[in-house]
Amino acid sequence: MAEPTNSEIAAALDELGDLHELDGAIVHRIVAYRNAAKAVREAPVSVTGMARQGRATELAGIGATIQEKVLALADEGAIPAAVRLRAKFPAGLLEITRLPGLGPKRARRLYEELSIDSLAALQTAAAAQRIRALKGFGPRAEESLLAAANAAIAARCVAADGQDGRDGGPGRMVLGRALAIGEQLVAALLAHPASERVQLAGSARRMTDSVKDLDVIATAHEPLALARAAAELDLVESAQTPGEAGVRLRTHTGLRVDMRIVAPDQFGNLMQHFTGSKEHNVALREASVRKGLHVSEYGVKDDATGETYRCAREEEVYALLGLDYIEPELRENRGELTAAAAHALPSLVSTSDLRGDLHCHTTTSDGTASIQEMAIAAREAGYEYLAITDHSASFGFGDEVSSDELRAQIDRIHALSGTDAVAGMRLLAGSEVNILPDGSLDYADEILAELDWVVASVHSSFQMPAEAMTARITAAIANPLVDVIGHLSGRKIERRPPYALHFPAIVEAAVAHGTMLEINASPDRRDLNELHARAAAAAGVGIVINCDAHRTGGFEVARYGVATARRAWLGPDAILNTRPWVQLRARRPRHR
DNA sequence: GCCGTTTTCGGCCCGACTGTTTTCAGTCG
Repeated sequence: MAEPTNSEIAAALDELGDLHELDGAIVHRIVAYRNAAKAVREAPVSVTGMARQGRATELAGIGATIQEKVLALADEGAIPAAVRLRAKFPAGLLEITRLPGLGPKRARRLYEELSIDSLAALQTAAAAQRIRALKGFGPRAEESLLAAANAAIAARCVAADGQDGRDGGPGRMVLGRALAIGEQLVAALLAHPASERVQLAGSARRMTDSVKDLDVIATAHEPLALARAAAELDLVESAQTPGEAGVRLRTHTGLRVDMRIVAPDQFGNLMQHFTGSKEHNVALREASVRKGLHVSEYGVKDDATGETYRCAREEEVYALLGLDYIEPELRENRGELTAAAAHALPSLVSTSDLRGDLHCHTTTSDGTASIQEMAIAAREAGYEYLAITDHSASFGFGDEVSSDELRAQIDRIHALSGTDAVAGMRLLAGSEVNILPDGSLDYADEILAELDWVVASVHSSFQMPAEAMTARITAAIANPLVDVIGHLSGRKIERRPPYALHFPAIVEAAVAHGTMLEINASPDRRDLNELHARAAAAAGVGIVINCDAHRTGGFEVARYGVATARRAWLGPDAILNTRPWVQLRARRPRHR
């Protein structure tokens, strides 16, 4: 049997947490399993491998007990405790527990007292009004449980039809779309005379891949007037009753917005609280309690003085706790608190550090603009150099570029490079070459050798097993004419999962051959993801951030690639296209 | 079940909301 992957171990630990929750274990034990699952899911190396060396306990949240359970999963195919608990509770019970408003305690009582062990059984019991007779339940609870059960069953039918239920869960919006709405909202509110400060908080501020909703924090000299104005904005579909403390909105795109208005001297506290993440805040508060400080959205209470300190600025919150300011992108409880206490936080890359872009398309393949137009757009976006990397000979969408066409394209690019026609922009003749299923590329080495820049990407046969896909990509990495692998995992956020791949083997090959890995900045991709980018850079792989622009406006997405790099803890040194082209050129694998 | 500037036991974030209850447990973010 193959060794369990990190995501398989994480799923097993999450399940064990769920089962212990049903079994009535104390909440801290359940939280411990959830924390361990997160640690495993985010670990950059094989946790099974670590456990075999007795080193899984080096991961925060994993102790000797869970390490043993990982080994049991690897050696026996199951965790004994999970097998025992699965036999104790019907499978449908977990589904009931996940209904909104119903936790493990009340779900278990429904099971024990009314034998409710499935959504269908819950529907029947609620319809027959048997639930309201239970102590602690009433007609209102019965009503809302019936509605929740109906909704869950309807959602299940929709998912079965393939209309919804994609990975990432229902109702999440890709950050690019959400930020477009959120930034418009913030600008409109800032323009209103009643407002003072207005800022996005929440996961949008942390620049996560996708968001569930938007959090907006404001101060105002007339709070009620601002809340009312928010409810009246064109992009708002419906609003709850505006109040002094804010208003809840729903936009026409279905995105929920929670707008809070706060006193100026608590703006920092509220921003800190609502920026999250939950994991960051929990860890921050636990560490603070040990110093006698209690952090909430209202202030920092000091046990020693009994006083609650309010902070107008977020920086003050962190300073009170003895921490350096932590950039929002780092607030995921991935080591940032320890680093902030030790004054060892990384200095993160920013959009203005990028000097060039190394992946874009023109009308020669599937782009909408000419070489010249793309060059000028890139210059206006602040770049010094741009690689033109149209698709290759077997793209498959009718935009194939034959070897002869590519030669002509190389001449065109070199003729334009550095001229006034492209505002002095340095243009690099490149290609985005397909990695075919057997690992070969769809241009001959002779022509690849003529190119200034070669991106190699997978665009077909996504369903290969992990071993074959890994061999396919490592074969491309081993070709010294390949400079960088484009959008390594092939994922489309909220639409298509990554294909199966052994990431550590990719990193190993990239280190061995000096091949770079791309963070594709398209907000739908952000591929490498932040965890892979962090692990790859730590192993010494050169990272480049590319826009994959298909039109002149396509360079605006650089911020999403930079955000992924920042969430990966990367500074300008780790990102090779922050360097001048002459330095980057010397770093190409063919020069090793 | 994890963990340690209260260190191998005894803790383990904070507050709001809901529905049910006369003071709170459960759930959620």
